Amino acid sequence: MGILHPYTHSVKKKKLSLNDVATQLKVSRTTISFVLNGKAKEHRVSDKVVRKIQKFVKETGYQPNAMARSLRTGKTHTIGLMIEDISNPFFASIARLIEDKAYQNGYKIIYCSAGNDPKKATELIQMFEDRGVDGYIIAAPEGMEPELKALLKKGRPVVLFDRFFPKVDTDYVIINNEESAFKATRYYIQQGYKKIAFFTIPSSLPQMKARLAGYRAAMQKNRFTTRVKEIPFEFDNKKKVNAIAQYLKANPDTEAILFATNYLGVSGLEAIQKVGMRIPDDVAVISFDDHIVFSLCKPSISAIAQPVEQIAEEVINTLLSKMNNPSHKKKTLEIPTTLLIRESSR
Amino acid sequence: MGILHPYTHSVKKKKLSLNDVATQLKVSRTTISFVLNGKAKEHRVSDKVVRKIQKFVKETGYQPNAMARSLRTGKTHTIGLMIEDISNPFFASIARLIEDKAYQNGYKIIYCSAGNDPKKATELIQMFEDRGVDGYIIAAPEGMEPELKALLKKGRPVVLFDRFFPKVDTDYVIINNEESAFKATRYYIQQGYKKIAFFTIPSSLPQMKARLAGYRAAMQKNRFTTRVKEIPFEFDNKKKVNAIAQYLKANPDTEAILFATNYLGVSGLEAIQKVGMRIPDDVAVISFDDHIVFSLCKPSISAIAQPVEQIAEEVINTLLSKMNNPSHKKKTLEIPTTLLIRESSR
DNA sequence: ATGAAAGCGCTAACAC
DNA sequence: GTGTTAGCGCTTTCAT
Repeated sequence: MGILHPYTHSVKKKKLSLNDVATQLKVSRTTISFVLNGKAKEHRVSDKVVRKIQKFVKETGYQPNAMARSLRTGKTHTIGLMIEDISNPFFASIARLIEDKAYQNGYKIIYCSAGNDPKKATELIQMFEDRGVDGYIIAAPEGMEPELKALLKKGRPVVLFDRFFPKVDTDYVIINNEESAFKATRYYIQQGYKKIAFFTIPSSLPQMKARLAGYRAAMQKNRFTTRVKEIPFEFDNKKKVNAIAQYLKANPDTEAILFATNYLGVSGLEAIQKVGMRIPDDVAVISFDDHIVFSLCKPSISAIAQPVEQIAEEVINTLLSKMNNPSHKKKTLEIPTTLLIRESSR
Repeated sequence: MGILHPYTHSVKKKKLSLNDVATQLKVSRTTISFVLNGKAKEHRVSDKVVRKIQKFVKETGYQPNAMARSLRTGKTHTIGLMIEDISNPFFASIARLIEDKAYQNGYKIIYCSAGNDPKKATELIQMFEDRGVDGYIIAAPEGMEPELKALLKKGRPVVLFDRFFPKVDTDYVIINNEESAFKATRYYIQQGYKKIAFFTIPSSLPQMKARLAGYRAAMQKNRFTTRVKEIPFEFDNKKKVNAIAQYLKANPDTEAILFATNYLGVSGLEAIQKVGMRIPDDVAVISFDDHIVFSLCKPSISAIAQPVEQIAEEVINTLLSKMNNPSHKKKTLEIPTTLLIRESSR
């Protein structure tokens, strides 16, 4: 009597194993392994045998079992990519670029969104560990120092981006946040604006602190009063819109706004619309991170654009070097942004 | 004399293995395995031993090696997710939702963007095979029928979404493309528009053909001349904008446009702006797939919104059932969309 | 030049 | 109830 099986309609063809190949070819597994791993020369395998093996492999489409190989070598050719939210276009583009570049180098990406939740982030790192990823690319939430340090202690190659931690000694790629915020604020001031508000999230993340610091520095240099409004990160879009709208109603004299992230900018646009202010006549707008919305809006919105391609490129190159190059030197990069002046701020 | 080692600054702590635990606890590996896999009862392991093992595991943080386990069981608790482009917000939101849901069920996602390239898609499927994913979620490019069939023949659980193939007999989740396009076109016609253009991509993908068919049906029902313009898929945004602008210049009498995808809609907005037409006075606009741009634009743009959460939910539930439920019945779902009328079409 | 054999860490059928 | 053991498929050292 047969046992019921989930896939009775289609039996799993048993995949060819190294053993099968060896039997059919009457060659030892060792030799095949050498040939397949490009060590034929090194081990002086005869050309005849090499050709025979290659022909067979090509015809049958034999592929070594990646799991067995990983178990043996400890390498998976997989990179763990942890970001805040894949549905944020900034992270999505970076992820896409990193994926492509990694793929070209024979690496696959396992990606995960950690939100702003250090607990989930920790679990994800554990997951990456379980899956034996060869390297880590991380845009970490707050409070991840201990986990990152633990990772480094275990000798894992880690590259941080978007945000770094002063106390975590590893490679990173970030932008010049403070200077970017400073320049945007200074630009406002040069245009004659005085009542410049800064919308941000309550965050101890260094990149957010740097942006705030840049804004503060520019304002204080001109002895202007700073106007900082924090919008809780966990708010959904509607709540963010309301919070921003409320501020604008309470402070109708606001002449210009600098948003610290693209999603705040997007919510901000909705809020400005909601309270009936006009851009740029009633209030000027600049947002961190460019976003397709900003260039298509009427009026178009000025933005501090991050060089996404360059960031992705540097991140993956640094990680590849770190993983494969024994003499890799720690590389910490701070890339400049571009202030794109559009219609919303003139 | 020591050998130079990539990570001399931090020796990899060797992870605890089942053997180590067994030795230290003076219990056999089998027993530990049983306890860890919830088969303690089944094999009548004594409570004393169970507690001892659990305590030890908790204290040391022992985690079974996922690779070894996978090698042995053939299960990886990983799902392969193949989409067109993770930087398209439609796919990005779906990916995020699927990721969350999978994670809650103990599954991880390996995701990959295949573009519109069947060759890359084939390679990615091979990669998924190598990595031994337990299930597949695929929004496949054109010409993937043979690979999908091969996958099914091997008994792999596959769920398609966004697009399906009539000749590929598997579960899928799509939207009612034809009806959605029909309704949008009919809406235009009811508003009194006659010269309604349809912008699409040259594609034999069923969902694109269905959208075109819906538009055609509505037009022909009213004996209106169809105006179909195909924009090559591989064009970058600038080229798309130019192609659309060119059409509009050549056909300035166009009264209304239906865009077959969100990225065409986004490029279209830029093109309309470029040729100096005003929305909705000169030309009305509706686009397939909602996009944050559409709700924030001035004027806001009408859209055929896909129920993203529902799609993601159905996709992952179907796959989980297919993977774990022997009596799973094939499930093919066609979910209705919502026509969001905004300022661009009244 | 080629092959035998020892694991990598785990699961589960089978003994005791 | 608990332990012994045979692999899963591969890489690599060592012997021939």
